[in-house]
Amino acid sequence: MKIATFNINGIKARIAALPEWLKDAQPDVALLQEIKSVDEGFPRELFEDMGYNVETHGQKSFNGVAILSKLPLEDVRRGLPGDDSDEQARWIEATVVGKQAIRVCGLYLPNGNPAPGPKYDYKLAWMARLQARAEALLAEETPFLMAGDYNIIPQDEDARHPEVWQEDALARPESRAAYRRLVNLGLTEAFRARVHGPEHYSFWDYQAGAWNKDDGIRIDHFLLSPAVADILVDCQIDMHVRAGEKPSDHVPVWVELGN
DNA sequence: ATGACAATCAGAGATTGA
Repeated sequence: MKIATFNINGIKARIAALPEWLKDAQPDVALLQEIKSVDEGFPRELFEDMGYNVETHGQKSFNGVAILSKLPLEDVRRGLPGDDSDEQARWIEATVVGKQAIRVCGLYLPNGNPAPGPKYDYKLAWMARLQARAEALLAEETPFLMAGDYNIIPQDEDARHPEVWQEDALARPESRAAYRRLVNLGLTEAFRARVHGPEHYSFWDYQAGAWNKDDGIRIDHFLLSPAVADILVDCQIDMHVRAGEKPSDHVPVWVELGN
């Protein structure tokens, strides 16, 4: 089973590029971030016609996450638990019913800039809630994965110019420590379980020719629970998508799971 | 450096992103 994550930076703007990538990559499940659309505005028929079940958790103008799945989805949950006053649409989870059931969680973790400040406080608080959700899923021994735009550069090797990012919310020590605490619960970061070394990125800014200079950062990740890590076959970044027509500033990352 | 790009909503330019 192939499961992908892709921050599309607006469904309206990616109305051509997203179906094209789906046809090419053929993921069984696609976790989408930044759909920038309310649920009623999401073109679900387009994807249903391609054989996908569609579940969205949208919001006007900003954020918004979705799950496309060729397999049935059950027990869809919208919103990250732990703060009922949080109105930002950044979390959706559902059980993918395949050969074995897997809880898939799609997330769009807050950017947090400028740091320090209220937006950074919100990022760290959101990460604490994410930690609690992972702990709860581990405690009930549910096979799961959490994938999406984490807005975290885990290590210096995950940026072309790490020195530029040192004080940034994506890389500052508190951000990295929170991410490490999450991984250290016993989760496996899929990409680094398969590929080592520098120059692997999932985001290139639209500005200043970042793509042409390969001035990127790796911020889109898969974290796997132990049972899912056991069946990890591959994890890759679809870097070529960034060179396509009217691309998002992120590219898809995917895992192949087998047994 | 408060900009470069891009997207959204709105119908110009502010806001957000990373």
